[in-house]
Parts: sequence; structure tokens; C-alpha cells
Amino acid sequence: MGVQAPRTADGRRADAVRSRSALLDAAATVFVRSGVDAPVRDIAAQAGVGVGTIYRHFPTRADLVVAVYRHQVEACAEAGPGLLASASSPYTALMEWIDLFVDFLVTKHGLAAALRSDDAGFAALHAHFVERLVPVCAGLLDAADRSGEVRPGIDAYQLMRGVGNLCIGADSDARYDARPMVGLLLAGLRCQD
Amino acid sequence: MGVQAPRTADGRRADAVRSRSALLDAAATVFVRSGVDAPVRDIAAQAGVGVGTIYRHFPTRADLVVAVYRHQVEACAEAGPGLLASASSPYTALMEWIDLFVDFLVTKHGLAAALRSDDAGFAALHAHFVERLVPVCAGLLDAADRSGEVRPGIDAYQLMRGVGNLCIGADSDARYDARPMVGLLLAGLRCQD
DNA sequence: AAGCATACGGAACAGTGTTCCGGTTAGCAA
DNA sequence: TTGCTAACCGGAACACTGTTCCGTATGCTT
Repeated sequence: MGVQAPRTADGRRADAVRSRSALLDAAATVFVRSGVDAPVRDIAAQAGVGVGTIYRHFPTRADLVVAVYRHQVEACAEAGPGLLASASSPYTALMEWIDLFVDFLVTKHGLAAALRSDDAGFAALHAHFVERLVPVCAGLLDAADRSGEVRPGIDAYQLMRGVGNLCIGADSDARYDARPMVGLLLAGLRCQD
Repeated sequence: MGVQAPRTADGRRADAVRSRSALLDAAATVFVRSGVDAPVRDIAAQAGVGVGTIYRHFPTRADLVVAVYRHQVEACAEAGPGLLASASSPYTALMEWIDLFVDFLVTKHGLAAALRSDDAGFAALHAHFVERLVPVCAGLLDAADRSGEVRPGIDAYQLMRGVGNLCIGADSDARYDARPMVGLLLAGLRCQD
């Protein structure tokens, strides 16, 4: 009975699975070479597919970026509780976690810039980062707050946004290094005056 | 003798002077409405001129942006020495001056973002800000350094870049306010630990 | 008034994102 | 194996933006 139900194990056709995988590999390669703003056609060419195939699998560019970096975002998010347990203090844990976040951002051409972009196409990227990482940051920040190590009243979203902003352009301007500025921001967070 | 030497007082034709003025007014208007990334055609339409006229007067977009905001950048730069003289301490003067800078940036849609852009078209904009404002910032920073109020080894360019970065998106994200983060950065600058 | 350098307008070109549809192919059934 | 159908693919086509170029119009000087 019923119509065709062409399905592989996960419900998609085999060629679709191949295309998606090829696209992810291609995107990762092109992002390294040209940044996350690389032309859609470049990614399609690298993957050996048409541009239509990209839009079918990843309706917005953010979806593609999210998929490419999902594992690393996940790893960063999951590292939070561990740092809180192992570090000498909640504030230290927060510092170390933000170090991880900064490491992630500055090694991806233009990712930090895309993150803050008001471009609607990147809204989903922004949303994913916020949903996954802000709660982790909030946990660390709360712990540091309770231990009295940081000034109160700082919002986790704003802090992450500030750190992310400081990382913008760190990969394309030799005169600018984001880490000292992030260090200043965190030092200011600790100061009670 | 010799060839034509058509000159008004300043060496340009009257219609060229009019066009340039109309373009500056139009650009200022459109920048408020659509940000500094507004389409060239919009600015041309607002000014009632053709796009060619824009490129003739302002070869790069940065030239136009610089021209539109020149007065305000100048005012900010010139305020530096005065603040140093009137404030209770060099560090206070630095804080107040950076307040001026932040005020300027957050009230211009997308200006902070354009400032950090690696886009070649904005290189001249970046250069102008750096040339005009970094020396002023360096003067204030040096004074604060000599008075022992700030941690040593901070570069004026990097500080300005950091503050500029923190202002990115402050005009388009209701959840983000750049000022507290700039406050944190400056607090970190004062902390000696 | 005449002539010419200057300035103007907008068509034309190039690069990019996005949509859409005719053709192809994978998977299932007979 | 063969045939059918839904899913999938490729790339042409469209829309929008930056940029260039040149025939035309304008204003200055003589």
C-alpha cells in the first residue's frame, strides 16, 4: 500500500547524504581559505555540486556555518562545567573558558564578524551561539559572582557579545591582537571599585 | 594666453561645488536612515545626481564617509588636550575622551562595523580615524601611564581598536549596550594586578 | 559670442546572493 | 530485472549592488 517510501537508514536518499557531506567538507576547506563570507559558488564548485544543492541542504548561510562548526561549539559548551570543577576558583574557570571561546573565534576567518552581523542571513548563526554558549557563560559568571570574585550586575549575554566583538578582525589586522583586550575586559570584571 | 583656466574661487566649477555639497547632505541623510553601507544609488538619488558624480567626487566610499564625519572626528580629536587639562586626573581625562569617542560611534549606524571592516573600500576610513585619533589617545594614555594610574604596556592603537570593536552592533541589538563593556575595559586598564 | 576644459548622467559591465524548473537518479515494487 | 515515482540535482535566470566609461551638457574665459 501507499506510495514510494525511498529511504536510507536516516530517511534520506543516499545521494543527498553524499551531497551534504561533500558540502560540509567543501565549506570547511573554503572557509579556511576565504573566510565564512566566501561566495556560494566557490563552495559549490569545491564540493562539485550546483548552487541549488547548497540552498536545498542549507537554506541560509548561517545553517551551513553552524553545521560546519557544530562540533567545536559543542566542545566549548561542554567544557564549561569541567573547568568550574577543576579550576582554582570560579573566576579562573571563567577566564579559562573564555580563552577557549577566543581561541575558537580568532582561528576562523571572519567568524566573529559574521556573528555580530545584523545581516538576516546570519541570524540563525547568532541564535545558535547564543543558545548554546550563553547559558554556559551564565553558569560560570554566576559562580564567580557568588564567590564574590567579580563585580555584580554583569549580564552573560553582554559579556559574550563584548568578547566576541573584541575578536573581530583579530585575524586580518597584524597590529591588533584580541587577547590583551579580552584580558583587560576580564580584569575589569574582577575589579570591584 | 594659454589654455582655458576655468576657475571659481577655489578652482572648481560652480556646478561641481554644488554637487559635492548636495552629496554630503544626501549622504548624511541616507547614512542616518540606512547606515554607512547604504547603496550608492540611494545616495545619488537623494542628492539628485548620477552615480558617476559620486565616484568623481569620492573615489571610494570611505572618502565620502570621512568627508561626512570630518567635523565630528576633528572635534573629538581636538577635545583631547582640553580634557587632560580640566579633568581631575589623566585617567579620568582618558575615560571622558573615550566616552566622547563611544558617543560618536554608537550614534552612527554601522560606522563602527565599517571601521573594522577589512573591505579595501573602507581602508581610507580606517586610516583617517587612526591618523587623527590614535595620537590623541596615545597622549592621554601616556599621561595616565606616567601618573601611574594604568597598567603599563598597553598600546593606544589596540585600545582604540578594542573600544571601537565593542561599539559594533550597539545600535542594532537591543540586548547589547556597548557602554558597560567599555567601562569594564577601562576598569581593567586601571587595575594593576 | 565662441570655444573648450570640466563636470554630469546613466547605460553597461561585473560579482554575488537567491530562486526556480527541467532533467536525472535512487529506491521500492512487481 | 524492469518500471515507476518521489527525491534530488545542476545551472540558468533573476535581482541587487559596486564600478567604469563615454557621449552630452555646462560654465568659465577670452
